[in-house]
Amino acid sequence: MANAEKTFYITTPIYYPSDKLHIGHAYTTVAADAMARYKRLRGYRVHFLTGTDEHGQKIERRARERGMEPKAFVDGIVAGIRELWSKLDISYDDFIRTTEDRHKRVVEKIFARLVEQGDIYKGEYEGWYCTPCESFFLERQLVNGNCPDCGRPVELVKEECYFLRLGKYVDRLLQYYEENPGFIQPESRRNEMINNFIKPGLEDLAVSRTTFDWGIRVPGDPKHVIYVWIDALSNYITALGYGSDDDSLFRTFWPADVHLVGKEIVRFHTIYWPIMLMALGLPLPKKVFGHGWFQTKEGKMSKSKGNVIDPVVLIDRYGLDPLRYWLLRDTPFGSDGVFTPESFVERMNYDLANDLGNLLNRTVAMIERYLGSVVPAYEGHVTAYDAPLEEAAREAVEAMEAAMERMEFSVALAAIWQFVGRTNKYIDETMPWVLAKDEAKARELKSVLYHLAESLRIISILIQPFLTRAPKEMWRQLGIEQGPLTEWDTVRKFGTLPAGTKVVKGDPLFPRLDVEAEVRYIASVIAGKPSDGTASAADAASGGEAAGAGSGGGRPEAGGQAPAGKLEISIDDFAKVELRVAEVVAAERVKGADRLLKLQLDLGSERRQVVSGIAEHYRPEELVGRKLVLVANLKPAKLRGELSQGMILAASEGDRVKVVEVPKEMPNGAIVK
RNA sequence: CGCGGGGUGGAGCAGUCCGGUAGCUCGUCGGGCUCAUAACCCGAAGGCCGCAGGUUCAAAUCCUGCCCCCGCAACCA
Repeated sequence: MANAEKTFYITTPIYYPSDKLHIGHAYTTVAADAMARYKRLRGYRVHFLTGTDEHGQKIERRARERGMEPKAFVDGIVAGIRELWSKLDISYDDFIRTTEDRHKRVVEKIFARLVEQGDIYKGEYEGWYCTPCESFFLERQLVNGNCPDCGRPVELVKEECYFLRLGKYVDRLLQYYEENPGFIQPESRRNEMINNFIKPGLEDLAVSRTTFDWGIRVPGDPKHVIYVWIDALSNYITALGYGSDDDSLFRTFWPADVHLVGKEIVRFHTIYWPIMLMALGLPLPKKVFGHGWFQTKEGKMSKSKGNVIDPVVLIDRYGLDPLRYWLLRDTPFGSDGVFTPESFVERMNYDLANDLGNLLNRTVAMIERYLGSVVPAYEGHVTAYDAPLEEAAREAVEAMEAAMERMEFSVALAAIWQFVGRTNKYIDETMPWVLAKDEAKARELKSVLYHLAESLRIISILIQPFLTRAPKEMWRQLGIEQGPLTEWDTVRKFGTLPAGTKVVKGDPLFPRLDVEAEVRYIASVIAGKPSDGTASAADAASGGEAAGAGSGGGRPEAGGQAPAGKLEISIDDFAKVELRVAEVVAAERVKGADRLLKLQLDLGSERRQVVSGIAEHYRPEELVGRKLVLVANLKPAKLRGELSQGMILAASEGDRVKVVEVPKEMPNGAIVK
């Protein structure tokens, strides 16, 4: 029976297609891809699922803003996402969109069934509603009892709403945690879930909305739309055909081996999703792995900080492998990481160019020079260094495999690179160039060069989950083809490479970069400045693997005008903003707020109070007397209970913030334009 | 007492669950080699393992208290 086949089902979250994806999305997906590739190499039948979560109010709004239908809007974005995955060599087996029929039909069924069973019930959602903002708020979100967005009064409204009953399953859930210690990874997150969310008591989950339309309607009650959780989480089984006419994939692959998620959604995958599955009488996933986030040195990536890393920029300039390598090598999977241009460029130089690329280069060069490019026969342990090298290979394989089972990608890569280093050392130990001068040493020379080529063959196989381009180039230079000689199991059979193989000298695997120039380049790209395109390293970088791909470095963004970031606006748009000179007459800290200062401003004809988030940069007294620029017609808001009638302009870069000042001779209230 | 993570040679980290030689990468200094992408290899210097107590023959590791940093959340209009 085919059932004896080993299977492996891995998923990424389905991404929300309202914004451009950044390096964080690439991270999750590349990690899942590495795992999927690894399992395939190990002979598993793998199903690797990714996709997009396309419903919801935010998408609906974005689409409307552009005068588009939501579906048309997401179609465009999804096309971009698929393009990104193809650029990253993501080997997904299926891409699910929650707007597809195969998904919607089954979600309806699931919902209906849960209603029928009494796991979902219709109740009333009680909340504070702000009519102008069309938003609900929790009691604690209110500011002085008013809308936190606009400061206007809110009303207590009851809205009809469906709820998923959670209480019934909590004990079973905790029991599952206990019986499956590996279920939540890393382990620290398990305690977080239990202490933060389960112990304080789970409130039933609201699973429908009546305030927007863009979603799957509740069967038989069309004024309700199914709200995110049941819709989105179900993708992991609807994509397998659960509840459809053909559920063979479901029977083959469920339960999932791993749901890979960012740490922010661990909660949904380890509490709500298991409960949904229990209610459906289905087995729970074996593992949910919550990985960390990348930050830059300026802190968390955010559009407002202008420090979002676009993976495409890095791929276009350096090729794909360095990015995949950096993502999985530099940061232990599960921890938060920091992206710095230095670490990216240095990893590429040291690990990829110097250690691996150079090892291939010097090996092929020697075989060409000393043996006329022909790989000799394996004769076992000829020199005293042969056995230790083979032993190192075994250790690397073992360590790498063990690390992969735990999804410790950085550890797996470190293990491989330890062997790369060991092989470089072997060259120094055996000194082939000395052996080559003495005909009596011919046998030793052959053995040494054989060991080098064979080590490289093994390395080329081990790196396949991570690097998608380099292995092929290594095979080309080593003169072997993908097939029996690149099977995983041969990494344990030192001596597999056949005699007579002809090596072919090629370009360096990875170019060595000018660290300073490239760091400057990356920094400028992050800051959103267009590439200056001057650095000659761009050409160097397009050597190696990128040459095959045919895409040069530094591709200009389509259109090429307008410094990346905001959309162009017309003068009329700008005229909507009323800017005025305002003198600070008093300033004090806002109690209980670390970052807020309350400023009393003189606008000539009137007084204003503004709350500004600059307490970490200015002491109250040093602001008094200064003339600042106020956005005077901004919708008032309450911050920490204090009324704020406008906004102060300030320049910021990284941690530095400086308010914009106007020379003293300008009268208070003067227009700024 | 909101939740969580962390403080280990100059930098970034591992080791902490299961006490017993403090390890890795980079940097610095010195040496080797010339096959190779000025790459590679070896050696050295450099650590009161945040602080203070405690347990123990023995503590980076276990216990107690404290200090500091960073995320998240509550306040960046």
